[in-house]
Amino acid sequence: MRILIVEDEPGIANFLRDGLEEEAFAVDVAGTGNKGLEMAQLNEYDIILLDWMVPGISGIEVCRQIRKENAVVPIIFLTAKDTVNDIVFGLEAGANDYIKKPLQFEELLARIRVQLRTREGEHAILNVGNIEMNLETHQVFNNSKEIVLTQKEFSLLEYLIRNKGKVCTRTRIIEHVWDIHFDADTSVIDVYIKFLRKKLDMGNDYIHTIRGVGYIMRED
Amino acid sequence: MRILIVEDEPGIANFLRDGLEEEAFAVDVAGTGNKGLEMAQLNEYDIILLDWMVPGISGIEVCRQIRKENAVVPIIFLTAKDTVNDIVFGLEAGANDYIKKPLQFEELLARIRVQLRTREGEHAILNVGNIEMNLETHQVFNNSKEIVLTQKEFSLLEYLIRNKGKVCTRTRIIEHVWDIHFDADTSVIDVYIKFLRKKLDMGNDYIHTIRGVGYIMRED
DNA sequence: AAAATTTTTTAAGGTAATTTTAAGAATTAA
DNA sequence: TTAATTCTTAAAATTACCTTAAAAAATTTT
Repeated sequence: MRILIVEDEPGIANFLRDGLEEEAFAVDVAGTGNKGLEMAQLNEYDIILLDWMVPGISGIEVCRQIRKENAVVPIIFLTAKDTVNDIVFGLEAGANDYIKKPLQFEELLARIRVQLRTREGEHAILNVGNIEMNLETHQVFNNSKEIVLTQKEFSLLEYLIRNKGKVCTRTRIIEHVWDIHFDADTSVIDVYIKFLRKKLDMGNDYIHTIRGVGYIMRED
Repeated sequence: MRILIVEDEPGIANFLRDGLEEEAFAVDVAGTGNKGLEMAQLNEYDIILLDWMVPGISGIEVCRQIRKENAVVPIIFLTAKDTVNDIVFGLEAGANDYIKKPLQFEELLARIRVQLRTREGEHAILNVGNIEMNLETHQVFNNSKEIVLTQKEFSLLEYLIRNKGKVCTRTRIIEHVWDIHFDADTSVIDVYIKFLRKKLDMGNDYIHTIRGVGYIMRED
């Protein structure tokens, strides 16, 4: 899952990035409103965290602009203010939720999960066939037998399962899992698909190759 | 262990916080019913202390709401009232226990231990493999041989054992054990993991490292 | 109040695991 | 058959963790 953080304070931004990367998100950080808006327009994020008091264009304005062009991406705003008025104002500008500073990471994570859930109707447990992923405990099971995956393997598997039944193009995979947004002359995806197929002992049963396009995860 | 105190009188709240922190709990305080409800909904607490007479939403209402969404978290209510009716009323609203003001800290602590015990079907003694923690006496044994741990070591071990079988991310550890909620550019977790591994002479048998994520405690 | 002790935190170099690169082999489609 | 694409493997590069020692902070003793 790909997330954009618009936040100028490096302390908070780094805290969020580290924590979210541990939770297997692909994280981008923008330090100004303008930069954040630009990144939101150019990339497809699964969720956006937006500080209300960033330099450059105000958070509210960034939110309005994003919402004008993208009706679905969930936006959570971070605010030091907490008067009812400010919150209403923020929600009216198109935000889906808000969280007050100082931030409690688990609270934020709970709110993020709520947004992703309502949008996608899923639980903290994803599965295909006999493969089960628990996003909270970071565990993967194949026929109830635990499989230890590295961070990148986990992240790739999550992306494929979340999109099961749909083709995942190489470009989308490299963007959502590796967070690379330019021409990537790399075979890293092939290698990781190989890792997953091997570790999960699934041959080509789950991850099917679509030549010239990418991969697709199928139940059967 | 993470605890939420919903209490408006600063004197009592501080008294409780200090005492519970000495017992190695990570403590959050909410001064109003609304705030308390919100925090309870967004965070995972191991136990909640709820004053019956807080400003904002009443304690009873807070309790009902929390219980509606979370069937397991133990709730102990603090009350100046002590008629049978009030107590019944409170327990019917979903509380697990009550304690009368003025508070005796030892009594409160005992009731907290009872709740944590009954909730998890365990004694005041936690264990993994041959390692045993006695929460009341603050002692740790490895194969019946006592191991002396410092406060932080004890607290970290407790968190890991209570979450055994689940991955504890670095961010979660730093929040639950150190109560730090911002970017922590620190290697203090690594060092304490090392301390525990050394003192408990367990090599990597119990505490497994999950690179890029955190640690997990396993029985075998 | 100062000194001694213990606990906690910081910092830095070494080490091991993960991630990426790269190149030849195998497969597929035209 | 040829050209393009993917698979497979191994090695290089990078990153995160481990380990150690010492500094800083907190606590206890003198």
